[in-house]
Amino acid sequence: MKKPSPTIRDVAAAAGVSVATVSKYINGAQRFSAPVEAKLKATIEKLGYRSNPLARSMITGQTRTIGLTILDISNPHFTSVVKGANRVALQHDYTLLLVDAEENQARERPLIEALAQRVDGLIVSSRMPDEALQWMLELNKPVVLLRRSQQLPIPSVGIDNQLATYMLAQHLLSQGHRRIAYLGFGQARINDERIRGASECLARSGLTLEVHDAYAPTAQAGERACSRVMLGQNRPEAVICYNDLIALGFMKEAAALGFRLPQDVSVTGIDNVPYGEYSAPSLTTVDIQSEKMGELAMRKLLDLLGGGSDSGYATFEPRLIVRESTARRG
Amino acid sequence: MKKPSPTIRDVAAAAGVSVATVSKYINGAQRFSAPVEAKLKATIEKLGYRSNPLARSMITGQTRTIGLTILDISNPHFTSVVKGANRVALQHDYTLLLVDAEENQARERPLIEALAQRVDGLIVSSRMPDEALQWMLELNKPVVLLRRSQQLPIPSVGIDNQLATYMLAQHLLSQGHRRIAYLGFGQARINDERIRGASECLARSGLTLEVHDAYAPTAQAGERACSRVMLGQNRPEAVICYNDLIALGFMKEAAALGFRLPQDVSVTGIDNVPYGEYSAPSLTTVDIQSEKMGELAMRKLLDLLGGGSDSGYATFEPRLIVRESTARRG
DNA sequence: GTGAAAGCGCTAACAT
DNA sequence: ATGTTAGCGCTTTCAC
Repeated sequence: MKKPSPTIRDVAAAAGVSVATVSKYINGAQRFSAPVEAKLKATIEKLGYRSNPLARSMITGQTRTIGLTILDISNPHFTSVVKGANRVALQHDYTLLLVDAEENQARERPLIEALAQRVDGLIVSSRMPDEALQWMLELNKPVVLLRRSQQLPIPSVGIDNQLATYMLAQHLLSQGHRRIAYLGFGQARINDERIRGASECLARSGLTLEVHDAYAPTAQAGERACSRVMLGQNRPEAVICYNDLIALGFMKEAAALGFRLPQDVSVTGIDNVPYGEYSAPSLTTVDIQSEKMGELAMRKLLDLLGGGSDSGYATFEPRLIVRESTARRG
Repeated sequence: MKKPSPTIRDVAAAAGVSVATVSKYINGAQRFSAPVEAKLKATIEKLGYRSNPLARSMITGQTRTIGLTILDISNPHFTSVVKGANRVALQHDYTLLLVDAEENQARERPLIEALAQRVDGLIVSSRMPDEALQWMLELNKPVVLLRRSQQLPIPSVGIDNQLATYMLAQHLLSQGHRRIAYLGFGQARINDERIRGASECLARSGLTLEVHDAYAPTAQAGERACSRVMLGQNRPEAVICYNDLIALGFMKEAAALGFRLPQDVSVTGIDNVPYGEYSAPSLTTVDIQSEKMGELAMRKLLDLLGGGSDSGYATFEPRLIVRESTARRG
C-alpha cells in the first residue's frame, strides 16, 4: 500500500551519478552534459521521484509558506483578504497556512507562535491591543499586521478609519439628517477611530454622535441591536454601522419592526462586501478594498522576505459607495 | 537581529543531559527523575527553546497539516466549508494549508501535487471529471473529495443534488408554476444531477425543464444571464438557479429589468448562503450544510490518518428553506 | 531513567 | 561538470 517514495539517493544510484548532481539538477542550479541530463530526466520520470520539501526546508531555512491568521473567515471582508493574499502568494510560488482564530482571543497567541515556526513569515489580524503584541517581535519572523500598529515597529496595512466614518457622516448630514447614531463593535481596535471620525464631522455642525454597541461584528448582532437602537429614546434618523454585516442585520430587523427603509431610517455600513448590492435596500457603504489589502500585505511580506526593509504603514483610500439605504430626510 | 534559535543540543548542553533525554521530555514520552525534570523545565524556559517542527516532521513523517484546495474562497459555500474544516482541524491540533485555485482548472493538478508533499492528507474540491482524477490515487496520501466520486475509490462527502432540485421543482409546482426554467453552471460536475432532479419532478406532471447556462457560479453571471432567460421566448414563471449567488444576481437584474419579484417570476437558489436572508426578496433555497460538510470531510480524513478505513461516500440531507422569492402563480 | 549513535532526505561547501 | 562530505534539528533503537 504505502510504498516508500524514492529518495534522491535512489535516483543517484539508478542514474549512476552522485546525489549532489541530482540535487543540482532538480534545482536547476547549473548546466549538465547531455548524457547526464538525459539520464537524469529519464530516471526521475521512471521512478516518479519528487523532491521532499521538508528536507529541503530544513537546510535552506525556507518553507515557501506564509502564515495567515484571521479573525473569522465567514466575514466577507476577511474572505477577500484571504483571496488577495492567496493570489499573490501563488504567483510567487508560496502557499498559505491559514488559521481562523474564530474571534477567540485566548487561542490567538499560542496559535500564532506555533504557526510562526512553520512559515517564512506571517500576516496577522488580531484584536489584541498593541501593548500585548510585543511578543510578535520575538517571533524572529517577518510579520505584517492587518491594521495600523501605533507603537510597534511592525509593518502594517489598513485604511483610514477616521476618514471613512467622516465621509459617511458628511454624506448623511448632506441628506439633512441630524440625529445620527453609530452602531459599533467595541472589541475592535479600530472602533474608536471610527467613532472619532463621525463625531468630529458632526461636531462641526454642533451635533453629537450617539454611540451604541453591537457586541459582535455579525449580521445577527446587528439584528439583535436594532430594537435597542430604534425603539429606545431619541430614535436616530440615520445609523452608521461598524461594518456591512451589522448593517445588513440591522436593516432586516428594522424592516421587520415596521420601519420603512430608507424613509424612516438611513443605514450605512463599511467594507463594501459583495452582498450589500443585493440587500433590500442595497447598502450605502465605504469601500476599503479588502482584496487589495490582502494583496498588499502579502506583497509587503514577500518584499521583507526578499531582503527589503520595513515599509511602514500603508493605507488605502476609503471610497464612499452610495446606494439605496440612505436617502434625504423626510 | 536574527539570532539563531536554540536547538535541542543547546538545551541538552545547558541542562547537562543528553539530547535523547530532552527529546523524550518535550514529547512527554516517559517519566523522569525529579532533578532532571526540574532542570529541563528551567533550561527550556530560560533559553526560550521551541522544538523545530520541520526536523520532527522529517523523522516522524507527520506534518500535522491538512491540505485544502477549493475552487473559490469568495463563494460563501466554500467559505463555510473552510470554516468547518478549520474548526475540526484545530481541535485536533492540525493546521490548514489552503489553496484557492480560483476556478482555474489548469493549475489544479500541479498545485495539488505540490501540496500533497507538504501535508498528511488532502481535502479536495475539483471540477475535473472523475476519469481525470486517477492520479490522486498515486499521491500516496489520504484524500477526501468534496463531491461524490462515482468511479474512484476515494472517500467523499456531498449532498443529494438530485433530491435538492427535485424538492425545489416540487415546491414550485405546488405553487402552481408550470413553465419552470433551470439556470445552471455546465462546468460543474454536479450540474447534471441537478438538472435530472428537476426534470424528473416536472416529467411526472408532464412538463419539461427549460435549461439555461450561466457560465460561472457567481452573482455577476446570474445578472448577465437574466435578460437572456427572461426576455427570450417562452418566459419562465419560475427559475431554479444552480446556486444562491447566481440567484441573487438574477433577482437583482430581473428587478432592474422591471419585473416584480416574486409576482412576475419566482426564483430559487441552492446552498443557503447567509446573504440569501438579506436580499430583496429573501431567497428560497436549499440548505446543504456547507459548514458541516467541511467538518465531516475533515473528520473523515483524520479518521483515515488514524488508521480508520475508507468510509465511502457520505451525504447530507438537503433541506428546503422557503422564503419570499417564491410565491403562488398569479 | 538516561545516553550514544545512527540516520530522516536533502543542500552546500569544497574538492577534483 | 561532477563527486565527496558534512551536517540541518530532531527521533529512535538499543545499550547501560
